[in-house]
Amino acid sequence: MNNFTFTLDPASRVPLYQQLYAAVVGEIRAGRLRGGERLPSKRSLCRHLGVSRSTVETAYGILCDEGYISSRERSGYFACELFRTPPAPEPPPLPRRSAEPACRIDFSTGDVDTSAFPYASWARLTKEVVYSSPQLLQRGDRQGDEPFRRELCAFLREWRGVSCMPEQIVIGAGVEYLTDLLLQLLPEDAAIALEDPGYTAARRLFELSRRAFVPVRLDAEGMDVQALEDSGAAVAYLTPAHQFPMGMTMPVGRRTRLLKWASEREGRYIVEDDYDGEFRYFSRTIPAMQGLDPGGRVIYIGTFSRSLAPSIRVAYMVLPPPLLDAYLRGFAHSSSTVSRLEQETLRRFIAAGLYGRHLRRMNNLYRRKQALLTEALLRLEGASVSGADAGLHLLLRLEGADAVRVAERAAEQGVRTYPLASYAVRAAVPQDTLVLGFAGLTAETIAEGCRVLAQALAAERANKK
Amino acid sequence: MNNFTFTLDPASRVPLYQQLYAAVVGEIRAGRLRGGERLPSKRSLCRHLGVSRSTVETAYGILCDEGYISSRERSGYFACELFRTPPAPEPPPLPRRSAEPACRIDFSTGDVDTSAFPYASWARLTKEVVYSSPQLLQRGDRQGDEPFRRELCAFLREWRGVSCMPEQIVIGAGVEYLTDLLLQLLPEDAAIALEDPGYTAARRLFELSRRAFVPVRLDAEGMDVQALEDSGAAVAYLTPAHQFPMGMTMPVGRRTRLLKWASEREGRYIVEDDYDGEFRYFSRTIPAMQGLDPGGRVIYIGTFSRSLAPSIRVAYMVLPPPLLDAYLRGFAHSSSTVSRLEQETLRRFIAAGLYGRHLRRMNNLYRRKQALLTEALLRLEGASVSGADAGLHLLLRLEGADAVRVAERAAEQGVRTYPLASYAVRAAVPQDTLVLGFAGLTAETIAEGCRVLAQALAAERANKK
DNA sequence: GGGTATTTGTCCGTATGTATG
DNA sequence: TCATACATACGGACAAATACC
Repeated sequence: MNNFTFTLDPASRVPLYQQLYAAVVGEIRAGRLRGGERLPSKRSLCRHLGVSRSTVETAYGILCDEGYISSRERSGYFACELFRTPPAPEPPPLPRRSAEPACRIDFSTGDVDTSAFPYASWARLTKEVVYSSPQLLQRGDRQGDEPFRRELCAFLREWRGVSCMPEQIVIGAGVEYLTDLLLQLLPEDAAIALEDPGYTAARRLFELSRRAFVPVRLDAEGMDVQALEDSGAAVAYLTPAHQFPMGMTMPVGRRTRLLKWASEREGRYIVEDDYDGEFRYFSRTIPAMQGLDPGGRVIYIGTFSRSLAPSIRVAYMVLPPPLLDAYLRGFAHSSSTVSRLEQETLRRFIAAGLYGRHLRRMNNLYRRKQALLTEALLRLEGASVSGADAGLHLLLRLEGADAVRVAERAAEQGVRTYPLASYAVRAAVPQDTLVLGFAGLTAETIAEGCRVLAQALAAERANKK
Repeated sequence: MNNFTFTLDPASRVPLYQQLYAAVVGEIRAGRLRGGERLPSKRSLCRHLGVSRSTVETAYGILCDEGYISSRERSGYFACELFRTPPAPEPPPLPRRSAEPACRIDFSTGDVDTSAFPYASWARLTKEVVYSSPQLLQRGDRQGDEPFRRELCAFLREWRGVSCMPEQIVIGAGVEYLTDLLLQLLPEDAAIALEDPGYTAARRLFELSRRAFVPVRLDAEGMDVQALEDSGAAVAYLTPAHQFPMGMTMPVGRRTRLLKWASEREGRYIVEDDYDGEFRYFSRTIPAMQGLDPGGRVIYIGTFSRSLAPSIRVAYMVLPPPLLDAYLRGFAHSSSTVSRLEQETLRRFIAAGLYGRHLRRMNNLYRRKQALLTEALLRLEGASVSGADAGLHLLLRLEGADAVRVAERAAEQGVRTYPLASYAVRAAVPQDTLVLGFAGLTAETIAEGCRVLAQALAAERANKK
């Protein structure tokens, strides 16, 4: 029989039975108490430790429950056999995120201005929603709650010219999540055409999913239809409202040509990523491509993350009937990835007209930022601006300058900019052009950023001569 | 030159320019106005329609923006060429969800009691969080916010014996989402061993992801190690705290043997699905397998959906260093799938001790339900109950009765139960056993459900003789 | 062919009703 | 409540393109 050598500390905050439990576990796991060995009887142990029998009894009970020891009636407690696992060869150091260089001002295309977030309404609505119905705590529809989808459907019709039934909408935690889901609905062998230059994050997503994708070149109106045809792709991923990164809006003629392309063969689809579609500065927002499509070949994808706040992870996808069918057959089980409380909050937010109001407000706010930035940029030597009619970024062309070098010089001063070339895969793009997002900046940081950019440009120009 | 025949309605709520816009779009899309044809000049049209020039100007401007028409300076507006797409062959009727048969009482294993949801604290915290920091609206860490992970880490250590660093935790919108993510981190060709009988939803997930999976038989302690070894699988998906559906808790001896199995070859892993681990009725909760593992071979997965509310979509996963490495390299970009506001709400909820309190409360509540149900069931003829020490379901054995037929008879009376056999793939399981979840039921529905079950059992027994 | 009148797109100032804060 | 800003609608001024003589 094993003789325990440890003692318990009655003054400790930790209950005695837990101390005893931990001690026995330690003995067993250290190998000092082997499988099959008999433990001290409850009586002898409680005498030895100077505690009551029930303390030992509780500890032994837990040890039994967990399988460290087992009792043989009227005979004693015996340790169970454990298997030792060698510790991992070396505790590999946790990989550190690479520290980004200090960056004061970032012309990132992904940032969003949240200063005008409707705190008061949001706080009120979230609170109301918690109390509104106990049903909202229960598991909901994987597609998203029906009332929310109805509201969203009406909103999309009015604001984006999307024509659909609530049944076609799928709600999910972010565009990435929905795109991933969509990939599972599309034919497995369908190659996907991406705009080149195009959205880097989408490309990464397709890479990760081990999907075949083909970069397809653009012309002034958007994706080149002949090149698309030649690529052999079955699915085209497009940003018609405000092409990323070139910034052009696809005219209706090109839209209808692409729709015709899609309708010409079974299994062809167009993914319309309307990431920016709510923002347009010199005319009404342009209706989505989805609304032009009588053939059910367009998947429309949008999100609240850019219009409300990036941390709100709600995106939506409108499936044409054949894909909806595939979805309902294979994926309609399990739960939505979005909290129903959040869905209901958003539903009320839209229904009360607060979302429309917020969008108008953000449109004005961004229009001013865009104007400010454009004005400042046009003072640069040889500069021209394009793609600025809509969306949250624009293109700055610096006639004859090397955009990468200018960006590097600006980065040294803590101002981050993005050469157009970094978004291209195979396409030849102007080497003197930068992509500048302005949503996350203020009047001050825009001004300061442009000053630094001017210096960088001047230095680069001087150096070149 | 085209002569427009439509008129505008100045009394309408819709603005004149929009009426005009819609009319022109209609002309073009209907083909009455062909590509290249000239539109009426602004002046002649405004005279003809009896509106001001700027009205026409606004409409033409929008048509230009969208690419329906283009202007030749001081010469006129001309329609652009559109391509016609044939409408989808037939508007396929939207597939209807099959209506479930009326069900008054459901012994589902997935339900949760939300009657004790901490409405007041939750409402207060969510509201506070909205106002707490503007930073919370911005894009966050894809893994989940660091403060939240720290808090969760401490909680998991204390409550579940999970030993990890906050860096190892990944937050995601539900266990399904995280499992899917995990599959992408595991070696592509690794076959996955599933408990048989086991969790049906997990099986479906692996099927959808086109992963090779092998059902592996259980014995009284859990997954059969020899069978696992023979299966050739590299990854074992386990529910050690309360096996689903059998309900046994895996003793430490088996845990260590499985850990030894995992450590014996490079690339072997154990997925510990701790879906139920918070609930244990006759002793403390049993520490997770993850805490026993010195070798970094266990992925621990848990969720708030069962402990707080199913509609709250927050789950967590603890990655061992090698997988964390893969995650950071490939997936650390983009955003989390969980709203940061919700993460911060949960963080405060845990930090304030409210979550611990809630878990204790739910434990008591479920213990009472379990006792009620067990007591009622044991009054049935030839009944025995097992797997009831923990979790939210138990097994009811009805000596010699056909569980499927009993379930059918009960279903006719609106009481849904789940034959054990429905969870098995290849394993031979008792045909006289039902799986009963009790979390979603009340004292009344438990009583009523058992009454119906008794009738169904009696009827089945009578019929058999 | 060249001059002129007319038509045309473009740009701009303004008025009114309404939504917003 | 009131000031502001915006959407809608109106019409004048201008210069380039076109048609006509």
